[in-house]
Formats: sequence, structure tokens, C-alpha cells
Amino acid sequence: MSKNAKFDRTEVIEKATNLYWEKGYHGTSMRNLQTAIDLRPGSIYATFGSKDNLFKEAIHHYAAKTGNLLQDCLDQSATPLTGLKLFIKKLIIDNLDGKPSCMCMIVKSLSELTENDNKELLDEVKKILSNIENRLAGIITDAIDADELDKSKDAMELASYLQVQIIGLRTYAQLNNNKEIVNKFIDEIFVGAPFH
Amino acid sequence: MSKNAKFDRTEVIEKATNLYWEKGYHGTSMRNLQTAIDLRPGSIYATFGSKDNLFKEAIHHYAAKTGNLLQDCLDQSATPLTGLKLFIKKLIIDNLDGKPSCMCMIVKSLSELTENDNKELLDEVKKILSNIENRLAGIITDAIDADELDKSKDAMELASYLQVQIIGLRTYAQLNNNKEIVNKFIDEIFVGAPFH
DNA sequence: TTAATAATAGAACACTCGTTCATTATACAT
DNA sequence: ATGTATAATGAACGAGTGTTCTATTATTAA
Repeated sequence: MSKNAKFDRTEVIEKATNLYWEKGYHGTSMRNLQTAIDLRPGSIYATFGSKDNLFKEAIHHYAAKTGNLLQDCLDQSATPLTGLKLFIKKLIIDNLDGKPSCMCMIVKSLSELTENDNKELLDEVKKILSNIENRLAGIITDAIDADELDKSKDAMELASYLQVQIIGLRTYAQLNNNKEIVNKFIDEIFVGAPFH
Repeated sequence: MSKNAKFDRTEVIEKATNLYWEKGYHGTSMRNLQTAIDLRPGSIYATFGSKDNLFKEAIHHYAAKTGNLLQDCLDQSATPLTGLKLFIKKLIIDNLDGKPSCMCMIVKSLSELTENDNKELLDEVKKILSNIENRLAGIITDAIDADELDKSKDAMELASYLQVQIIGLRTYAQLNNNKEIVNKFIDEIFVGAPFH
């Protein structure tokens, strides 16, 4: 063809991400990917090297997108905690009926990858989840500094708590997409035991 | 060989369950299963029919075992809620370092199966999770009747809440097996927003 | 206009997948 | 002791896996 690839790299990653997100690492074959992103094996392997590496780029793409959503929510909210709540609502409610999945792609990956068979990818997944937890802890620290939470709170512990809630809710929403109860539970996250 | 199979059927299912639990449906090949349960293809297919059907038997075996654990916890506890708490602690703390996985096998299956590719198994998984929720609601009703919770509580809603917490905690424990914080969060389930 | 360059297409590779089946081995009934 | 029934074996099947590689195409530089 030409000296410059005629396809848009990030567009391709976006499509690959959505397919991996829906069907999982093992459930997605290179043939599936070929048709989804409309590229032949030669191009895919020249660009991404391997199925594993494409998956790695996909989860990082997903993590970056989620990070951007979080930042957007914080920017358009008056306080750190209201920003966080908006983020969680957008994350779950907006995906309730939509593909690829209501569940977090990173959590789905944590669920299916094993130490024995996919150590490298699994480590990547754990690193991403650890980064998210640190990010949440930072926001909670901001809330403490802004007197939205009292100084006695442990930011890291609340961040862990938030992650438990988000993981639980997104998974629950996957099997019972009930907007009303999910909304209620999100509201209750911030009035419950560890927060107040 | 003989007229009666020389292997123990439930022993075989137990081994298959553990392998599926660890590696997931797609991550487990029939070759993997053959070596794990020490049976040749002919015997497996004569006994279980297909990979799908063996998986179906595995998740039901897992569900039954979990149901028995719950009943044991209730039987050896003074009240419904203390029984529930014991169950959750056993479920998570006891599996923290142990194989096959800290995560719930049914939730792992919900995570990796799709409507398009594995509709039948996915429906089975959702049915099991729905049964669990009903079971939890029943126990909460018992707690209300025993004045352990006040009459204003909605048993079904609390059951949903419990399921969110259990799913979230087990998944979180999979990536950060911190006994201390998991224990703390379990205690907080019953003092938090929806329960009191 | 031609030569060099690089991206694409898609056939093909070795391997693994889930599954089948003819064969062999064993236990019971006669 | 022999025949019958049935369970276990393991080679084999076609389809699908991730990946490689050569031929082809299109673009740029000379």
C-alpha cells in the first residue's frame, strides 16, 4: 500500500478494546479481531506483535479512557466527593443496557487470567487496579483537605472501600440491570459505615 | 472394564469444578480436564456428554457446596445475621491464599460468558445467582421475624446489597489479599447504611 | 519513468481444540 | 467355562488457534 498506514491506530485499538471487553481474552480469537477491526493478520502482527500485546494495549486504552471520565466528572463537580459520585453513576448507569459490558474490563480480566498461564498480563491488570486505587485515595485526600471529610479518615482505606463498592455494583448490574436499586446503592456508599 | 464405573462420579466432578473455577470455562481445555480428573475422552463423554454439560454440572456442584456452607454457618450461629456474617468470613478469609480462586466461581462465569456465544450456560449462571439472592432474602426475613432487624427493612433489597458486598469483597480479595481490611469491611456491612 | 520502500493481503503453518469411534479389557450371567 | 454386556482406552477427525511469510500493491524519491 503506502508508506503510512491507512488505518487509524487508536481507532483500531478502540475496536479491539470493545471486543476484548465483551468476550474476554480467551473468548476473543484473532479471527474475531480481524473481522472486528477489518485488518488482515499481516497488518495486525506488524502493528501490535501478538495477541497478548494487543490485549495489553487494549486494557491500557480502557484504563486511560476511564481515567479521563473520572477527571471530567471531577472537573464539572463542585467537590471531590460529588465528582466521585457522578463518576460512579456515569460508569454504571450509562452502561446498564449498553455493550460491550456493564462490568469493568480490568476486573473481567482479573477474573479470567491466572498466575500460571497469563502471569505477565495479570501483573499488568493488577498494576492498573492499584493505580486506580491510588487515584481514588488522592481524591479522598482532596476531600479531607477541603473539609468534605473529617481528618480522622484514612484515605487509602476509603479508596479500598470505594473499589469494593464499584466492583460489586458493576458486577451486580451485569446480571440485574435495575437502575433504581443501583442508584440507591450508589447514594448509600457515601453515607454508610466507613464514610460517616 | 466392568459394568460399574470404577471412578467416583462426584470425586470427578469435584476435580473438574476446581479446575474450571481456577482457569475459567474458556481457559480450561478438555485436555486439561483429562489430566486433572485422570479420565480418557471416551469415559468423559460417555459420562458427561460435552464440555458444556460438564461445566454445567460443575457450577451446580459449586453452588450446592456453597449452599451447604451457608447452612452450616446458620446452624452453628445464634442468630440469622451472625450466621450470615460467619458465612461471609468463611467464604473470603478461608480462601484468601488458597486455590482455586478467592473469587466466586459463579461470578467468574458471569464475567466471562456472553449472551451471543454461551447463552445456555449464562442463563444457568444467572439462575444460580438469583437463587442465592432469594436464599439471602429468606435469611433476612428470618432476622426480621426474630427482631434482629426492624420490620421496616426490605428483605429483597438487603439481599441485593449483601450480594453486592460479597461480590465486591471476594473480587477485591483476589487482587489484594489483606485479611485485616477484608475483615473490617465485613464487619461494616452490617452496621452500614441499608442495614441500620 | 523508474527504483526503492513499506504496508497490506491472505494462503499456509504447526498446533490445539472439542469430539467421535473402533478396539480392548473387565465383570457378570449362564 | 463361555458368552454377553458394558466401561475404558487412545488414536484419529475436522475445525479452529495464534502466528508467519511471500506475493502484491501503492506511495515516495530519484
